[in-house]
Amino acid sequence: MSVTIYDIADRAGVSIATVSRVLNRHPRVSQKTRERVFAVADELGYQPHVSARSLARQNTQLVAAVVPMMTSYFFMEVIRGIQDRLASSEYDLLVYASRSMEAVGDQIGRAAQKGRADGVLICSTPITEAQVRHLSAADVPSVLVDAFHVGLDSVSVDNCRGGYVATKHLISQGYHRIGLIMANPHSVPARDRREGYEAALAEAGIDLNPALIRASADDQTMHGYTREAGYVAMNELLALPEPPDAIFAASDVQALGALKALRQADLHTPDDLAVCGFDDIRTSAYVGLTTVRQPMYEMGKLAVEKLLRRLEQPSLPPSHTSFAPRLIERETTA
Amino acid sequence: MSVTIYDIADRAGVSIATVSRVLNRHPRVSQKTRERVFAVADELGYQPHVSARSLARQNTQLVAAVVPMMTSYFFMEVIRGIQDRLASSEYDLLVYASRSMEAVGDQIGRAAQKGRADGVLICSTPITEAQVRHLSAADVPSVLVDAFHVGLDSVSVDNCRGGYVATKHLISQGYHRIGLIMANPHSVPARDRREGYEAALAEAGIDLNPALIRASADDQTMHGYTREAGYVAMNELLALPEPPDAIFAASDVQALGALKALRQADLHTPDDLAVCGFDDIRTSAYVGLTTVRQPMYEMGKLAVEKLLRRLEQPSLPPSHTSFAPRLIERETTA
DNA sequence: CTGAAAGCGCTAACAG
DNA sequence: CTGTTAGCGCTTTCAG
Repeated sequence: MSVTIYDIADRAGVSIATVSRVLNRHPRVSQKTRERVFAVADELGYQPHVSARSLARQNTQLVAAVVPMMTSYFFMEVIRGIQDRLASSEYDLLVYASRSMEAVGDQIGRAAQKGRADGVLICSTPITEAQVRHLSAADVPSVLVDAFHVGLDSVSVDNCRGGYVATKHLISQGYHRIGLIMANPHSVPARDRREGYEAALAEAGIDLNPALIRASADDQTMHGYTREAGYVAMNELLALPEPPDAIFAASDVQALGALKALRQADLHTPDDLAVCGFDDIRTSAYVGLTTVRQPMYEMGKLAVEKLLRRLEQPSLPPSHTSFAPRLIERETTA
Repeated sequence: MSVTIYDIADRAGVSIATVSRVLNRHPRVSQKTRERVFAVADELGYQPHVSARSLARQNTQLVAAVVPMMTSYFFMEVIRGIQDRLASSEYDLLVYASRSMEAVGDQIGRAAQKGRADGVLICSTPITEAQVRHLSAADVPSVLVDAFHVGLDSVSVDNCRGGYVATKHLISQGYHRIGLIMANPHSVPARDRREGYEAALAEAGIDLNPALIRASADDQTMHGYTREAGYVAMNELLALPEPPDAIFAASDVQALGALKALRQADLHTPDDLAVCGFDDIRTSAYVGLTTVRQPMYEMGKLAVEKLLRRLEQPSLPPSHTSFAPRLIERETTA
């Protein structure tokens, strides 16, 4: 069919072993044969066959990333970080994105199949014990992003602290009736952010008012991190006999939805009501939304870093990194 | 090391050929042995080794997508379409994203390496003849997205028509001094949009005024499709002795930048100046930007469709699909 | 420094 | 219906 090392060997009058050595920059080859082999190789337009090499070497030069949907800015940025770090390595990237949070399990299975990838990055998925067992059985190194498990490397952001910082900021600006637009309570990050919110309130001696907390409708695909969910929640809050004077939303997209509701009600930020989001997506800067930034790009980058390290030293104990979120003050809370 | 078909064969008292047949659902196997093999297989937790299978079958079940940077909404959507269509096939996705438009060539090379992927999707890259030869030499089917070459399958949007529609809309709303915020002239889509712009002007009997056309600074990475470029261009246009009364921007991000410049100049759309973009990214709906929508998701989907078809019938003549862009009227041109 | 030969794990004739 | 056997293309001992 197409040109193989046999063809090169023939043509160069050496054995395939020698060709292989030359191609792999093995030191113990005479300058002379090395040159001839290389010459013949690119005269013939030789390309190594990746699968064959994988089989013989017992490694694919592939890293798989599993994310629930490509749709969101968060995952985009994480993947960008992954991609950038991978670019300066010898690995290529396999992306497993599902349509729903539920299909993620299957994707992990595929990504971790034997001979598929050398390592797996798993993003924003509360991983089950069964899956962890599966991963270690398949013996494929993996690191968690935006999730946690004692037995695996992980990188995430301190969501609890993020919720705390956001809420505390609102309090320090003089707001007292601070509403919370939650995401789906199944989302661990969302729960953590809520915890921070409650902690800040408690610290300031403000009683928790359950009426001011709105959990997003239980949608299966985005875990409530949608503009619509934020819009609906804000309207509910506005309909209260005593509406909040400020809002902490579990994500920027939800905050954007809330902002829309406010605009329609002809209410203005920050005078009528302050709003603080979470993430710092691109549109946030554009509309001047105060928010808590999580370093998504860096998280992706570090995840790869950890994976690469583990590929080198498989027996390293698992390490967990948590980034500190940063408050970005803009007009909606000025 | 880990369990192979040999282990299953041993344990089930059959040959590896039979195991292989069972696993591949070959019809001519007795019900009985089939069951035993399956039983043993999952008792042992067997997983086929992907590389081995690839080598033997001479196919990878992988499709590679090459895009210049993950950063933009356009590519995100295209990839989402690709991903969704692939989900209902037996293929997994390899993503090659570069940091710059320039590195794309290398990525194509990697993606098209022998034994790497069964097919390649190439996005938004003016492919060179050398690359086309390389692809056909490597004998890997490929389809172009948002680009064109006679010899390859392709799917794109009718950019010229898009520019025409946008400009004509502006004219029909009564605007006469219509400025154009171009992207990098190296970008073929940008040039086509400009062509449409000129055609609409000509048709309406409006003289082309070069002073009203601003090409984006020659940045290497985004081809001028940036908010900053739009911002700068708008300010230049505003500084003209006779500024335009409407703007057609080659992309929504640029239009967003232009909008920012207008806001700072305390000018309002559409009264002081109308703005029309191109793409229909998410933020556009949010800020009420009139724009020309291109069906990115569908383009990705169709590209996969074509690739899959060609994988079945390699000798099919190349086909080119061009989607009609759609004008989305919103507040900036009302 | 170089060659022969034995795999890597699976598929696919070809016999039987 | 099932087993034997020869690869797929490359890597890697082990001799020499």
